[in-house]
Amino acid sequence: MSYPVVFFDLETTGLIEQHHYPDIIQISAVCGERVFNAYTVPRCPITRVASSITGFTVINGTLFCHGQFVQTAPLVTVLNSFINFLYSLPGPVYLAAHNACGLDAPVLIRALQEFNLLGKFRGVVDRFLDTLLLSKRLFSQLHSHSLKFLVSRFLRKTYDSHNALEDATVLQELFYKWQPGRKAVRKSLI
DNA sequence: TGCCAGGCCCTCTTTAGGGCCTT
Repeated sequence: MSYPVVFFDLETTGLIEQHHYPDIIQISAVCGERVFNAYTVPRCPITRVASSITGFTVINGTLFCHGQFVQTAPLVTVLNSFINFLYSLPGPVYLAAHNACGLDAPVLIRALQEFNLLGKFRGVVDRFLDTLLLSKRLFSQLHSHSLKFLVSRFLRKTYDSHNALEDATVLQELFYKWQPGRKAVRKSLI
C-alpha cells in the first residue's frame, strides 16, 4: 500500500439534500491500534430517521445517545483534533469510509471549508478511499455491499451498530480481511 | 398530513431508468 489507510465514519443529522448539508454529530477514526472519537452538538435538527438510526437526540443544547449524556466539544475543536490525530500518524494517509463519496467525504470537506481547515487537512490526507466502490470492484457477484451485509459475510458477526467508532473499526477489520491489491485500491480512490 | 436526496453502477444503455448505499 502506498500510504497508511485511516478508516473513519461520521454520524450526521441526516443525508445530503439539494439545498442542505447535514451537520456532523460524531467523527471516529481508526488506524491500526490508534483511535480517534469525538462528538459535537449539531447546529441543525436531527431528522427523525437519522435519530432513529443513530440514537442521537439533542435536548436543551445537550447531546444524548440512546438517552445517555454524551460529552461534546465545539465542531471547530473536533475538526482540529481530528486533523492533529491524522498528523500524528506516519502520513500522508488515505482516508477510507464506506460510501465516502456519497456522504462522509463531502460532509467533512464542507465542514473543514467552513473553518478554513481544508488546507491543513490536505497537508496530511492524500485522497479519500471509498470502500463501497472497492467492495463492488472486488466482489461484483455479491447481491449487497452494505456494511452490515459485508460484516456478516466476511467477519461472521451480527452487526447493527450505527456508532461511528464501531463502524470505522469493523471497516478496518474488513479491509484487513480483504487485503485488496494496489490496483483495486487505486481505482477506489476519489 | 405526508412527503422528502444525490451519486454511482448496471443494463433489457448512451435520446434512460432503476436499484443500491449512506444518515
